[in-house]
Amino acid sequence: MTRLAASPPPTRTTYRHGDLRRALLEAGIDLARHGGPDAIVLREATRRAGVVPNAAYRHFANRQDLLQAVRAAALSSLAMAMEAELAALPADASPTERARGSLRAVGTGYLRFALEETGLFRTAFSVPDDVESDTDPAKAGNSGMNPFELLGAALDSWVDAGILPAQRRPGAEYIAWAAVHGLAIMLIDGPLRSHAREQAAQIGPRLLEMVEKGLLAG
Amino acid sequence: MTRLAASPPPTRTTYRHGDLRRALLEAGIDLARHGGPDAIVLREATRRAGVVPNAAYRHFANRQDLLQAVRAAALSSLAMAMEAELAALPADASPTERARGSLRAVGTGYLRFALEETGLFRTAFSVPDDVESDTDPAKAGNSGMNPFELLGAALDSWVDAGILPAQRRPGAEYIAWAAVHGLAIMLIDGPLRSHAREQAAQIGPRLLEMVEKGLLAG
DNA sequence: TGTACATCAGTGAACGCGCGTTCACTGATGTAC
DNA sequence: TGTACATCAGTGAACGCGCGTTCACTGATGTAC
Repeated sequence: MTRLAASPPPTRTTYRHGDLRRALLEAGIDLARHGGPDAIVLREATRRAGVVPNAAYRHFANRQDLLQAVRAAALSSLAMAMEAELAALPADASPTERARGSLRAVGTGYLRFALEETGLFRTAFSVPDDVESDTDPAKAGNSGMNPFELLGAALDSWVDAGILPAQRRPGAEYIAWAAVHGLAIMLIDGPLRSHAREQAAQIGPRLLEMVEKGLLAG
Repeated sequence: MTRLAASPPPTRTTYRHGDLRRALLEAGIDLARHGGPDAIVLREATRRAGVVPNAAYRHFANRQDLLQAVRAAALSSLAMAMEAELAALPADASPTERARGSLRAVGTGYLRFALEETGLFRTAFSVPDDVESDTDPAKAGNSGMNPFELLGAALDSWVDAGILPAQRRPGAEYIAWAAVHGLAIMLIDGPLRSHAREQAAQIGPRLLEMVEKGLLAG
């Protein structure tokens, strides 16, 4: 009785599974969602897919390979969370308002994703890698941009709107990212975790305000 | 040949070890220093102490117990890194300058510790717990304050110096902590890790400047 | 339209790994008388 | 000062765990002729 009641008993009439790669990936995503990167266990993924453990090796080189695929999906989801906030911005805004709103939207989406999809959030950042130079579409949202690129685009719009001097643009993403990422960690692992939602509502905007001011001020 | 050449061959003439608890703790700290929390392996600690694996259970309830002890030591070291920066502040400064300097010192010490003692830094934050209400002296520096309390004291001095309105004081530590913690993560795990030292030198002050401005601005 | 065969997805059985932890023990120490 | 005994630090041997991964296999599919 190790299998959770939640996972449906795998029944299959055909010898071939049909779409095992996708089934394993989705099992992996589900595991990560509930337990973070360490919960991505090859054998459990195959169990959920109703297949023998080593069958996974037809579709993934090894566990690490599956983890990377799940991670890509997590980054893509994060990008979509950001895009959802961006889409909710008022259409009839001045370029300046739009620029400021887009940065806030990116930050808000990031925090929201960290709170609502903590396991996937952890998975996305479980392994160091260079998101900046990574053009893998599996890590992108609907816009074709990955989370880092969405942040970059928001900051570019600040320069275009004339509210961020071009010479202060380089490195700005790391400042903004660091602040928001740090808060995300505080909220899910740190001292704010016990009342994360309320705290996020209070402190999130205050931190984003700080970032805006910090960028604006010469 | 699993033992590393670095660890000295354990020789002992007496049946009793003499100070096994300390030896295990120090082995644990050393393991954490080089490999983070996951590197704290009970059996390896006993090997380094020249003792049979289960001997550890005379001094620690279980692995988790050893980990917590190492973690306390890591927090204490972090506090001391902050205190070292605080001690280096010029003595002949105005209260305002002192206040601003102390917050910067706390942040600088934090970042320096993350870069120089990455394994211990990771260990310190590997487990969620409430540093705020934790008065365990094992987690404090020479001042008797733990890292969180040192940050709080710096912010209190802002209020005392009249540069931070008292009503903006609550929650300020989370803003400041989040920003600096996020940068620390960027530097050791994130996109800045490949040139962490130079990046820290460039971006660290800029981020601390942002925090100061964010707190100051009404 | 039917048959031969290459392809490859999934199977069955088994490994080794190294750990944390438990049990019953033995050896040294220090205290009471 | 010497002896008996309680205390407890360290020993020896063993478990089970559940995983990732490898090997040689079998069953189904689809393509060439």
